[in-house]
Amino acid sequence: MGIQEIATVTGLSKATVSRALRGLPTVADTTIDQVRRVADELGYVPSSAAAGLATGRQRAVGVVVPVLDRWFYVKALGGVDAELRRAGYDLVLYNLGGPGGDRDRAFRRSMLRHRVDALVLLSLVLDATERNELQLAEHPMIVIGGPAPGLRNVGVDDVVVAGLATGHLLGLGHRRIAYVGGQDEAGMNVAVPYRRRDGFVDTMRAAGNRVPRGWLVDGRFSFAGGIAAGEALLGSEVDRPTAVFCASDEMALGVMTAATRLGLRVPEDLSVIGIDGHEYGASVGLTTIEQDPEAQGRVAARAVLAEVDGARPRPVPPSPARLVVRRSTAPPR
Amino acid sequence: MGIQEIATVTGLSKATVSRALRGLPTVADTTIDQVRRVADELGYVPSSAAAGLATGRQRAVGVVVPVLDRWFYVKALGGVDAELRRAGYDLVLYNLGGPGGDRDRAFRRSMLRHRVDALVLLSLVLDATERNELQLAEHPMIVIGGPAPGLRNVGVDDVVVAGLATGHLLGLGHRRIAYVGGQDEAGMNVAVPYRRRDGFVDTMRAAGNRVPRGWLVDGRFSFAGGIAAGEALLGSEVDRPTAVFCASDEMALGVMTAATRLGLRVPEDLSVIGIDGHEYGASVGLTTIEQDPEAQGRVAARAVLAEVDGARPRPVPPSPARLVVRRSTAPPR
DNA sequence: GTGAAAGCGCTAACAA
DNA sequence: TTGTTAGCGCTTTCAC
Repeated sequence: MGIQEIATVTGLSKATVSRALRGLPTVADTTIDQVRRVADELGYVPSSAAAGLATGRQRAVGVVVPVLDRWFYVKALGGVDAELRRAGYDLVLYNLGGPGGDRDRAFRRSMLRHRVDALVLLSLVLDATERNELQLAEHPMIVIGGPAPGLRNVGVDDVVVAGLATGHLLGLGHRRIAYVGGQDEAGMNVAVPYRRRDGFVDTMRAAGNRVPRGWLVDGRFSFAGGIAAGEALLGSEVDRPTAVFCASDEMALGVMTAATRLGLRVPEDLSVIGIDGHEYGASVGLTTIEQDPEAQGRVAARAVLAEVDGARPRPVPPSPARLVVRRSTAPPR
Repeated sequence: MGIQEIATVTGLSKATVSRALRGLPTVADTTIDQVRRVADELGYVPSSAAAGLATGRQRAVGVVVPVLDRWFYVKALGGVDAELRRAGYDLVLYNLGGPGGDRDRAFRRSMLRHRVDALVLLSLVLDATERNELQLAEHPMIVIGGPAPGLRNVGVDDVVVAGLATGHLLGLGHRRIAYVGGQDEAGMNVAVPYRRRDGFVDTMRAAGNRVPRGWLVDGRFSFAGGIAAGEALLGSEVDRPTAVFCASDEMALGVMTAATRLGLRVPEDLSVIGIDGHEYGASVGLTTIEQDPEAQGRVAARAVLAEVDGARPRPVPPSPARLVVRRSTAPPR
């Protein structure tokens, strides 16, 4: 049940069958038809391993995610996938698995085995060792989200985006603004949270506001983390911020939930703004800086595929993001 | 930069190098050390294609998802992934991409190319053609969620689970209960929604309650869909249900949001119960039937890996699910 | 438009 | 414990 059987049945050579199966132009149309028919009858299944060995191309792209269950990663993954499918490429998923997964082994063991022709990294900053190891494999690489020293990068400018959000709150008249972001999660080495925090702090300072240390809170980029952060921030009546800027919508939803639970009304008692454009946010009136991770995924996939096809890597312009004002932000009382 | 170079440098044969690299017991420890060292120095990267060709094993498993951005699929995918990583297998993701993606091509073109040793299908029911095509590839297969004619299946018993939820509401004294589920989404051929609806209807009828047609609503298994369903169901003051059973937590969260927006209090004016155990639900007090898709993913992965290793496929017992009562359900007024 | 032959990089008998 | 020899199933020159 290989190409050979088809050759035998049709009386053609393996070479011609191979060409016919791929629809190469140097093959007679009648031959192509015949080969295809016989292949179907025989239930022929091509072997990508054999093809890969012969050509050196696997027609597969690896996608590396820090963890799976975050809105942004899932959306971006979907975008990469859509583009790969269009191009007839398979997608190999490398999930570093957050805290639990031993990142090292994941990197060495699988990603380097020439199983893929290119790599798309989600929000990851590689250290020197990792870069060296990946370099060995010599495939095209690109990073989605977050700056990437030495690598191409697609995504929004996080500092700018954070400034935008902060500026919106300042423009409404808020001065007492808290930030809910994240830390580098368990060695996942993600730079995004820090860049957004910097954008926030810089914008606040530039406008002449102080940023109390206690108002830079870790929300772990999750809904539950947002709730915890919100409760910490809003629990006491004294010295409560009038607005909270969250580095992701998931955390913003958590803060809104915490606020409601504490009897605060949004936006009358508290303004909340997030980043992302999460569907839930639209439904509950969350003001946000909207971005399109799916589009970013598609762009990234196209970029590496082009490079696989021999194109010279060109830098990708920053992805668009825009302020979407909804019901969760208003002037302070 | 293949195994050959290492052989040349060390003065050993390709065969020994191959064995050493894999740490086979028939190789001298000193040889293993030496080979590993030289391999490192040379920056050797193994070729999974070559190994796959030679052994017929790709050390990769395919996971087929109908769409990517649903809580259940992401969690289950994570579970499968964790187990595969443990076993040193790669995960190839086949996303049917919902309505847009042309399911046929996806099936033929990629999944059958012997790129993977086994397949895990998420919530998919295959039609005869598809089953035949996949059968060609002859790899072990298993389905997570939903019954699978002719295939092994891991997951909760959806009829039972729906009955449990419905029973909880009935037990509280509700009689006017609506159901929010889903349809077969754009040919994705997912059976779960129907099974849960059946469980609901059967339980209602058995308790002597009628189920108006208009109270079986499509919530598209999404948050937004849940909101729409909730608005349709609760919009008019006359003939409003006192409780809603949603076939997923995401929809239940939507219904709760719609209720709040319409000025109804949960649970005073409306009880809501879901299925899943979604993190957001815990935070907002949603009563639910909790299941563990990640565990289901691990079980499924283990099952197919065992089969790849020659084990006889044994049926998997139904996965556990349990009622978690929180604040969203109460007796009707 | 088609065929013959070499080889992609590894593993797996079988010998030694 | 190590080496020799065949392939695994394709693609790809180079001839015809």
